[in-house]
Amino acid sequence: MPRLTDARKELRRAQITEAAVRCFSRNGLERTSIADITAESGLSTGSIYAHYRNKADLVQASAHAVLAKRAEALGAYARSDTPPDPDELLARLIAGIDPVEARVGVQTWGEATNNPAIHDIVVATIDGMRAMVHDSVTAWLVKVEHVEPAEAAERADPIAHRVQSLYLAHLLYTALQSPAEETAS
Amino acid sequence: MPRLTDARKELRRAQITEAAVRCFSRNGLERTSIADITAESGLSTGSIYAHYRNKADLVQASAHAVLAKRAEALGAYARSDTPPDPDELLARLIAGIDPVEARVGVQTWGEATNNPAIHDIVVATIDGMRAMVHDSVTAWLVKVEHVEPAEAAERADPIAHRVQSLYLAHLLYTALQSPAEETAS
DNA sequence: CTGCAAAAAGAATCGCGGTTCTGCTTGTGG
DNA sequence: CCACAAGCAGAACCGCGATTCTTTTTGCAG
Repeated sequence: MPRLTDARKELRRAQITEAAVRCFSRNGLERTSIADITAESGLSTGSIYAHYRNKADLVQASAHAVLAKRAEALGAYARSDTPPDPDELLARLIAGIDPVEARVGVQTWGEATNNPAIHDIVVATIDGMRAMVHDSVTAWLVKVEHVEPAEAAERADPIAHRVQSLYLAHLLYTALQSPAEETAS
Repeated sequence: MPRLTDARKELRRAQITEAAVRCFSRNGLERTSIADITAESGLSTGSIYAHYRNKADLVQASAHAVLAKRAEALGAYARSDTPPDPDELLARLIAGIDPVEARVGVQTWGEATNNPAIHDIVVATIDGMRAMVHDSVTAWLVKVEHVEPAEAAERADPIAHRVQSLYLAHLLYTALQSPAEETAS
């Protein structure tokens, strides 16, 4: 089968989504044309369509990449031996925010309000994140505060909700700062 | 000057933005065509362009309308004689959320990340809202908790921030529920 | 009432941007 | 090394949607 080896193919796909994310960050999901991504990635129209069925597909892949990356970083805390307390957890989450991704993230929220595919990705990511925050808080209650596991899971609920909400709001604040740097010619 | 009386003109403009908001809510800012708004409002292309320079202008006006309405409702609490405590304030804010407006609101966040005009509107609204929440919380500290005014303003800071963040997060959650009802044929 | 400029309707225009198509080029498995 | 399918480049196509133009209607001042 004389086609690209799987690894190389993944690389190309990543190259494209990364360029796409940069474009989306400055121009928005809808206002970036395929031509923009072509220019940013150094590839050509045909090449992009060889890797993604259409623009919607590419947007979806990019959104997934951004959100997954963000959620994954969080997972580490939940599994830590010495879980951070809620304030510390929030501080770390906030410290890990990247402005470019924040902008695209917020854009996906808007898109999720009427694009079913994106909606599912966003909801799944947020739910997953909540679960991980919950785990992290529960672990903290048990390991550091020495609360009974059964009670801890319950008490973690409102705390996790607060941490998640404050984090999301901060993501929004971040996205609204930094006035979308221009394209470097 | 034989043209529409000011009151009537305002009415038309409102009729248009209201139709636009409904369209935006279901189809998104960019995916809504002028034709959609034409259909929803019962007016015609020419009529819309008689009231708004272009689509960007209309989007801006609609965004402003939605956000202003939301912020204004909040003002009442800040001026109340018996200010609600923070939890109660948050509960009332959340209770006042309208799903249609929530969707458009979240869409404006995404838009604000790369549309300067919308960005300014959103930031101004959020800042204004924060100020009002702050006032409301300060009033509560002073009038109900009997804290010294000077100290109250300071202590209100983090509380206001939390209330605002939890509110914004809830707006997002609301926008992500309710799967964007279809157009009634 | 009357006239007239503005407003409304709806057709026509025009460009942009997603997708497709046509050949070259290149990587891969044998 | 070879051969050939897949990749890739870039031109061409095509439709949709914002804006504009033309014509008809309408509200307001006198």
